[in-house]
Amino acid sequence: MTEHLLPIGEFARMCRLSTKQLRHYDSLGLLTPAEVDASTGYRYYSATQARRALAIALLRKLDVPLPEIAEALRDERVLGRHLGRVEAEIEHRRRTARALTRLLDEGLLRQEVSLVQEPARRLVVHRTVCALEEIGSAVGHGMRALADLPGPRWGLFPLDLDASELTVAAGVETDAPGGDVEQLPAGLVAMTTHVGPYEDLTLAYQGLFAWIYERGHRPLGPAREAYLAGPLTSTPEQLVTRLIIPLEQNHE
Amino acid sequence: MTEHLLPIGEFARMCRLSTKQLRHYDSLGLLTPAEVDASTGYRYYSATQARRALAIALLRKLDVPLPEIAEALRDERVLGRHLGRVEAEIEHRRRTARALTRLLDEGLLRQEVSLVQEPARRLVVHRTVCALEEIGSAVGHGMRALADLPGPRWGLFPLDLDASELTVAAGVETDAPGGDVEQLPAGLVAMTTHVGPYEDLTLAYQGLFAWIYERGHRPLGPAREAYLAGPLTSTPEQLVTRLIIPLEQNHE
DNA sequence: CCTGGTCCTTGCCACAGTGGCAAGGTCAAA
DNA sequence: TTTGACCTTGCCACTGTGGCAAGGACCAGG
Repeated sequence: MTEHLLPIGEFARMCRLSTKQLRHYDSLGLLTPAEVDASTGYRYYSATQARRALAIALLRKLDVPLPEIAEALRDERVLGRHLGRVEAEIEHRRRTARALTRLLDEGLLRQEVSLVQEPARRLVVHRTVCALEEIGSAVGHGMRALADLPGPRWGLFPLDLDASELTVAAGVETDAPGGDVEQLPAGLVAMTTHVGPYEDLTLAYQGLFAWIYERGHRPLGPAREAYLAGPLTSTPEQLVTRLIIPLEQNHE
Repeated sequence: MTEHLLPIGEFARMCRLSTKQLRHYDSLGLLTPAEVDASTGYRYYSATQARRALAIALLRKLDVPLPEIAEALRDERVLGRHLGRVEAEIEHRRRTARALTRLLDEGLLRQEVSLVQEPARRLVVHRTVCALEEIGSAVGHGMRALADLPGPRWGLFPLDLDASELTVAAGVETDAPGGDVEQLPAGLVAMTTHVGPYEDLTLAYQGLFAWIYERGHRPLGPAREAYLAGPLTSTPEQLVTRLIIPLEQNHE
């Protein structure tokens, strides 16, 4: 029995793929036609190739990249990798949607910012080195380590968050003299107050930086956060955080 | 006071954008340097442009396309459109993650399929025209309209789900003779049974089509679903649905 | 003034996957 | 044979960014 062979258009309609896609998959070696007429170049597909084609179509609908589809057709377990990516993307979109909602509500970089002289402060600190995503839990962990000290809570963060390792600090302000404390220098700072979840802090920071740079100021040293209403006393929507960026003094 | 102008590199570091990006935004007219040296072509940015640049950087982080950023800088409300898209994407990824999880669990297109002779059936049907996304609720609505009739529940669906308007039918099988009923013709069908939420039905259908096509059969007429365990009696994970595709008889 | 290092310029290629379009050859039914 | 549907290859386009190249500009030190 001679295999029933189908020209590309018919095979494409069967698998709900476009002829362009089939040709593309052929050129990648992902799905080679059962037969190619040597003189005309016409591609002919066997019906038994429908399974492979439909599997490809399905995986493409799930946004699996073509090279990974090739792997997955050999070993389906590699789809786990893609699943991880998709879940990470969901989280990213979720944050994006949050931020957009807030932007629509509050306007684009419209925080009120004030330029004030900060006094020097003395902090008992707990430092952690972590990656960007772990900042929240790193500070939380530091705060728990300092839980029995009285006084206002602070956080210290590097200005450059692009580094792979960030040194963040949780601190408690103290009046007690001497001892193993960190000095926050006095000086000119830009300051804004953020109400809402920590997730939205990047928006507030971006507005703060816009305010600073557009006036020709230059940020300096670590950013400071004062937790005026922290997670122990408030729901995420009620958190109040003061963001403080020290500025260079030689303002022209 | 002469405006303090910054060369592109310095401005780029300020805004955490690459010089390539700034040049690109310039060429799009999205962010034009305050001054361009006519002889050298050097771009110089004013500090006051930092706000706009940081707004662009922020919106890009939120995956807003550049043309839409241009609009949004004029009227922030257009971000609502993007928010809608992001939420739709979240939903899409969520489905994708579900399907991948199931694939990893059950294997790729591995449903058991059987080729059987179906008897003719007589159905009282309720038809609805709807879009692809509304199929679930359309059938649910049809079933509620037929709620007081006894007998097995069926659904009828066009094979081509790409159309913008789909005619779907909810039906109840009946013994009673005569009346306003739909005849399901007897004949050869391919059949598989799916256990789990309706969301995963597309996977089962894809496997069913793979089985059909790879054996040289051709699907015919509307697909039928028999709801062996429906949402009234079962949790989503326990739903049992039989998928039936009638086949053309002239099988070579 | 020269030199070297850093900065800036323009411009092309690449990515991933698909659609669109064009010029031309093939197939099958009438 | 004609006609119309189908097939071929190939190029451009999309989006936004990075990389690389060749070449000019700027600045500080000698």
